[in-house]
Amino acid sequence: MSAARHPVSSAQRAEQALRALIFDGELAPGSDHLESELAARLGLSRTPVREAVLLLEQQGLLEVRPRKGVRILQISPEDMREVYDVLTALESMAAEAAAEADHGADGLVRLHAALTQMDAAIARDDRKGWAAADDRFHGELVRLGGNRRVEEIVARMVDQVRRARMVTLYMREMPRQSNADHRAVYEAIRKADPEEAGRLHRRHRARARDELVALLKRLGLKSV
Amino acid sequence: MSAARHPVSSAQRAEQALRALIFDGELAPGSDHLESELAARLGLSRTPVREAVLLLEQQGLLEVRPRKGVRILQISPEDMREVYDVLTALESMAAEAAAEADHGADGLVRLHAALTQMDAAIARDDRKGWAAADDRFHGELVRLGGNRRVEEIVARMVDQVRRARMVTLYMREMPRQSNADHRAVYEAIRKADPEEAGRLHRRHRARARDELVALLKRLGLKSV
DNA sequence: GGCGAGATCAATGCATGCATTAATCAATTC
DNA sequence: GAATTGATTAATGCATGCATTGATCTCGCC
Repeated sequence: MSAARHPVSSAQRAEQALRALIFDGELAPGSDHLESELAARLGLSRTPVREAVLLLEQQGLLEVRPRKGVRILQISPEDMREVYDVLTALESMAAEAAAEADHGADGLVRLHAALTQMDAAIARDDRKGWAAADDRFHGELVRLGGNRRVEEIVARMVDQVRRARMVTLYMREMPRQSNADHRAVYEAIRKADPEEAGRLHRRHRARARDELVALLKRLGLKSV
Repeated sequence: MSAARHPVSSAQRAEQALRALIFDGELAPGSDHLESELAARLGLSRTPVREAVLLLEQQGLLEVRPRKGVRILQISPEDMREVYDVLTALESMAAEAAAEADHGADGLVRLHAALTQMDAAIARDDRKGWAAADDRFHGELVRLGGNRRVEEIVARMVDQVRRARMVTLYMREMPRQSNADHRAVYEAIRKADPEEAGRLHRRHRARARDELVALLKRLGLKSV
C-alpha cells in the first residue's frame, strides 16, 4: 500500500516476516515461541524482533506472556462475530460515503475490476484467486469511503478474517451469492444512492457473518 | 479498566506517562522531542521509552521521524470528522446491540448514573465534570454493546476527541442538547428498542460532529 | 554574495550484556 | 508417598555501547 519510506528498518522487516509466518500458518494459532527463537529464525537480534512483537500484540495477532514466550492468538467464533460486526458497521458507512461522493464510473474502475476478477475466479473454480479479488474489492470500497482511520481499522479486521478463511475457504460452496451482493453494492455506488449502498452492504456482511460463524461452530470452537 | 497484571513494566509506565504528558498538553501538538530527552524526563533509559513511543505511534498520537525526534500529532478538522464518523458507526451499533440484549434497568445503572452526573455537572456549570461523565456514558454504552474490539477502537478514537475537547470545552455553550440526546438514547435502550436506539445515537453523534468541526474550522486549521 | 561540496555532529537503530524473577526440579520433612 | 520449601535455570526487561547515516555547518568556488 505505502511505498518504502526510509531504508526499511530491521524492525519493519521483522514485523512483515512475522506476519507472513502467522498468515502462512507456520506459527500456528495457540503455539508459543520465545523471542530468542524468533530472532534466530529471522537472523536478527532480539531488539527489532521484540519491537515487532509489541506492535503485533497491539494488532491483536499475538500475546506476550512474560515467561512463556509469545503466543499466537486463536480466533473463536465469538471473535469472528465481533470482527464481522466491526466490518459491517465501518464498511457500510464507507459504502454510503462512496455513493455520496458520486465518483463517476471512472473513479470506480478498480472496484469494477475486482468484481470481474471475482467472477472470473469463480468460473475457474479458483478459490484463492477469488479471495484475493474479494480483498481488493473490500479494500477499494473502503478507500473510496475517504476515511483513513476506517481504512486502517478495516485492514486490521481483515487480517483476522484472512486467518479464518485459511480454514474455511475450502469447506464451503463457491461464494456465488457473495458475488451477487458485491455487484449490487457496486451498482448502488455507481448510481450514487447512499442509502441503498449502505443497506445492501450491511445485508451482505451480515449474511457472510452468519454463514461463517455457523460454519466455525459446526467444526470446533477454536480455530485459526 | 484492567487491573495491574504483572509487576507493571517500565515500558508500560512510560506509555502511561507519555499519554498523560500529551493529554495535559505538556507535549504540545506539533512539537518534536528526542527519545533521549523523553527518557531523561521520565528517568528511564531509551529502551522502554522507545517501546512506548512505537506503541503510541500505532495509536495515532505521535509520529517517529527518523532523525528529527518524535512529533506529537496535530488534529485537523478533517481528522475530527474521520474520528467522529468512526464513533458514529461503532457506537450506534453498540447502542443497537445494547437494546437488543435487553438489560433490565438493573444492568443500566451505570449508564443512568452517568446521565444524572452529567445533569448535575451542567447545573453546577462544571465543564470538566460534564466531560468526565460524558466519557463514562459513552464508555458504558460501548461496554453494554458486548464487543471488545469495538470497545478498544472506540477508546482510541475517544483519545483523539479528548485532545480536541481540551481546546473547545470552554469555547461553546454548555451542552444541554447533548444531554437530551443521551437521555433519549438511554430510554430507547431501556425500552429494548434497537432500531430507535441506533437511530437516536447516530443523530446525536452526527450533531456533535457537525458542531465540533464547524467550531474548529471557525478557529484555525490545526488544533490539538 | 550566493550556491554547492565536503566534513563534522549527533540521533537513531540495533546488538549485546546483565539483573530480575518466574518456573522447574530436587531434597527434606511430615 | 505427598507436599512444601529451597535452589537452580533461563527468559524477559532494561541499560548501555556502537555503527550507520541523515542533517547541519563551514569553507571554497563561481
